[in-house]
Amino acid sequence: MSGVFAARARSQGKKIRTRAGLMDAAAEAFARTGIEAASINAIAHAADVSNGTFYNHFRDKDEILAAVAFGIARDFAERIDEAMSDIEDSAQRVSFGTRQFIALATSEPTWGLALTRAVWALPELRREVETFARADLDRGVRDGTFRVEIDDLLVDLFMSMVLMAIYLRASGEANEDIGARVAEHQLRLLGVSPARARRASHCDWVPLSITGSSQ
Amino acid sequence: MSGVFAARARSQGKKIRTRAGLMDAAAEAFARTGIEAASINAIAHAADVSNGTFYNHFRDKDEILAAVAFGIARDFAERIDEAMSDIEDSAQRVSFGTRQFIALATSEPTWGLALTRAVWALPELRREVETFARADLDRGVRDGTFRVEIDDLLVDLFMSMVLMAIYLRASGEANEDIGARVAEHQLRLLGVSPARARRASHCDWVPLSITGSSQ
Amino acid sequence: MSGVFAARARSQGKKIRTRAGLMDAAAEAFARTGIEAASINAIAHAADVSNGTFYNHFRDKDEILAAVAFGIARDFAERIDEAMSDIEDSAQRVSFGTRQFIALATSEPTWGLALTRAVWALPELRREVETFARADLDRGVRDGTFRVEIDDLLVDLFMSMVLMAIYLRASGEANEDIGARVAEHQLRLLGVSPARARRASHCDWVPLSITGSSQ
Amino acid sequence: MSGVFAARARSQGKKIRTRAGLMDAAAEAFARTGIEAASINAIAHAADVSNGTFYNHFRDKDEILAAVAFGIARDFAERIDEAMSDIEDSAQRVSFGTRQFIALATSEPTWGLALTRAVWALPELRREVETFARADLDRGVRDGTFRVEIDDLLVDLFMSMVLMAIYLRASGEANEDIGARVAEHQLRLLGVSPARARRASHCDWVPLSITGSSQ
DNA sequence: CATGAATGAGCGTTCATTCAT
DNA sequence: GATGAATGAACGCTCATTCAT
Repeated sequence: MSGVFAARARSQGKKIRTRAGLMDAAAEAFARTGIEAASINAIAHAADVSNGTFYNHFRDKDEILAAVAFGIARDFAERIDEAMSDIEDSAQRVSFGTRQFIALATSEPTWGLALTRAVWALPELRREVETFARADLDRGVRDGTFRVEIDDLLVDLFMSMVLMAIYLRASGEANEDIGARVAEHQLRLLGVSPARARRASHCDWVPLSITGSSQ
Repeated sequence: MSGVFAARARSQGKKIRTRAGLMDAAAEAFARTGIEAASINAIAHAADVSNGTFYNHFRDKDEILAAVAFGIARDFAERIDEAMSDIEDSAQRVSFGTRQFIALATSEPTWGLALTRAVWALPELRREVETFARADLDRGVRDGTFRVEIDDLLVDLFMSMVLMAIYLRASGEANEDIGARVAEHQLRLLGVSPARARRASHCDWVPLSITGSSQ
Repeated sequence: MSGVFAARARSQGKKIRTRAGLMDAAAEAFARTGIEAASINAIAHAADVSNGTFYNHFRDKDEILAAVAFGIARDFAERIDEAMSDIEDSAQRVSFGTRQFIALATSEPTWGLALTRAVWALPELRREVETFARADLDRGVRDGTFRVEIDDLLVDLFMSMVLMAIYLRASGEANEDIGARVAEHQLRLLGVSPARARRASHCDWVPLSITGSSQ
Repeated sequence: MSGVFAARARSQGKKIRTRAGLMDAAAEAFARTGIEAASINAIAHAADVSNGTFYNHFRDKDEILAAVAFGIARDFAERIDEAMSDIEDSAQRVSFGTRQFIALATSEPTWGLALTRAVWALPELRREVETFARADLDRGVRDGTFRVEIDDLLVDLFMSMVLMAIYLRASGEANEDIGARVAEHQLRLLGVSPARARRASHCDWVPLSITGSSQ
């Protein structure tokens, strides 16, 4: 039952471990029942601590939500960033990012779903994640790969496609290749030719593997 | 103060009018506070009936949510369908639909927001709305306007863009022309040339009047 | 267990009876444990209703406190007022009022103690009760019985003596004649000669009898 | 920030200093929020120690309340006693005591308010304070200044007047001269002639300085 | 002694739901 | 069919108290 946060905190002090346990339990609850329906009592219970302990670590649900969501976002961003450090082609970078993001959300559905739920409750989170994606979009425009103007709206639409894909995958409505297909659509939206979009988004790749691997 | 459902039910029997009043109150509550936070007591109170009366018409919140959401979706679909009965060009039909949808959600925020909130709680609702949009997408493929294969995923992505736009508009992050800009992106995604996409999505139009509406 | 409020409400509708039951339970709890320590749960339980019912009648503890305290104060005032309608002498009126007040607080210790506790939490209550007492003080000054200027401070001190007496009586530190003795001290404070003070405050009298008697 | 108890304990061992710090923090909390609302956690935090430390010094809130209240009472008594060591006239002694007591409660509201709040929770405290006042009352009777029998009730009433005055002062309902006015009323209650009561209670005086005090 | 994380009973409050009228 | 008082489980949260460090 110990999740990713707990795994990271295994060698830390007790306070940090308890906190991580709460965050894992919260991520799980947010993913499974949604943010509103996840009660603090249930989170504490799932983390195997008493309800009062929750309040030694977080002021309220908003606070743990932010900690969980930004924690997940940062972790995803770091893992993806690192994995694509040697990719030069902008189209490949963007499609790789999308595919990895969706793959991560799939292989760790708890985190993936929690993230999609949180993104609507925390506008700053959306902007945080978008900032990360935007770097490669801007790069692609500079090197002539993309033929559109990158503005906030475009990035938001870009994001909405990824979120929808995660949702579809998590709800069992889509299968494994959805990442590649979404990436292909995104590239076309960015003005990449259909042929190149297809090529860049369906190339071989290695999905980031399991939990805690980046540590 | 009486909303759209009530207006429609004005000439009907009392039972139907009470039901419509509850639905209007519910739509308003869902839009304003979200689905979870809207209490049945508050809905009944806003509809000027006692809380017990609610249960003479709906088993629980899910039931009224479905009634309200599908009612709104059908209303939107009918109004938009009718308004574009004389548009032949597939690109224009699609962009017109997107723009009208976003405009309706904006000019009638009660219904627009209620719909976007419900769409994540009721997967069937999403499919219902998509079915409606899909007709024009298929038509555009048949007449050669769109150069992509229309599958479930594409329609979902199409939908996700509209939902993101409504969200941005409702949260004050976007201004009036977001509909046209989203439509343009959508057309490009469908394989329409940038020039034509721009033309088709920024042409003159008349936002649907608020006929018999909630205002 | 049914208290005074309930007795008064016996012939009323159910809602009023429930409300009265809660008020009796609250008065009892306030008297026994103090205002802060009296929990809403305990009040509801003592009134033999569920905790939720409390909130159908009162918004919070402050609201029921005010209802109880002003209800008791009005009841005391009315009963005393009526009982001394035929007393003409100002010194006798004042001493009679004090004695009856203390006697009431003693024969109905629940109400008496609740009142003394509430008076510190509700400044308006203190002023309300003092207004009632002040009429006779002013009257005594006008007819020459009292030789002091009646100002707010004097009335507050007058009140503090009664409150202390009720407290002493309720806590078992004083016996029955405390009312007469306090009244005597009060009259001397008002400038009445010791002899007359003694006479006016120790004359025969009939303590107001039992609960609900005024009905 | 360090209060009076801490000042007294400055040269003592660490244990005593910690204890004094807790008492100062408790006095402040009792005064500011009332006894019930002052949480042990908050007291410990204000005293800059961990909550667990509290229990090394006091069993529970009642215990620290008693320690604080009796400590303050003793301090007040000593300071007033000393200040009036050269006053011979009984009327002046009594009025001086009342005025100083009220003035202390006002100039050191932390202690003054804490004391008035504690007096209702700790009957022994009231008797302790009254014992101290009673000496001068008895003396006045012996030397013929007062013409009443001093019994427990009279002393209680005497006390109630002082407490009311402190309450009025602390709640902003009374101004500075309330001490003198209350003293005058008290003297009249004790049988002193109005003229002499006025003279004895309004004479010049020096409010006790805040020696080593909480300021 | 001091620490502070953990505990869990209990608080005030909300709310979906029932049912007698 | 409409009413609305009553219900009680569940919520978020506080706090006195314990105990391993």
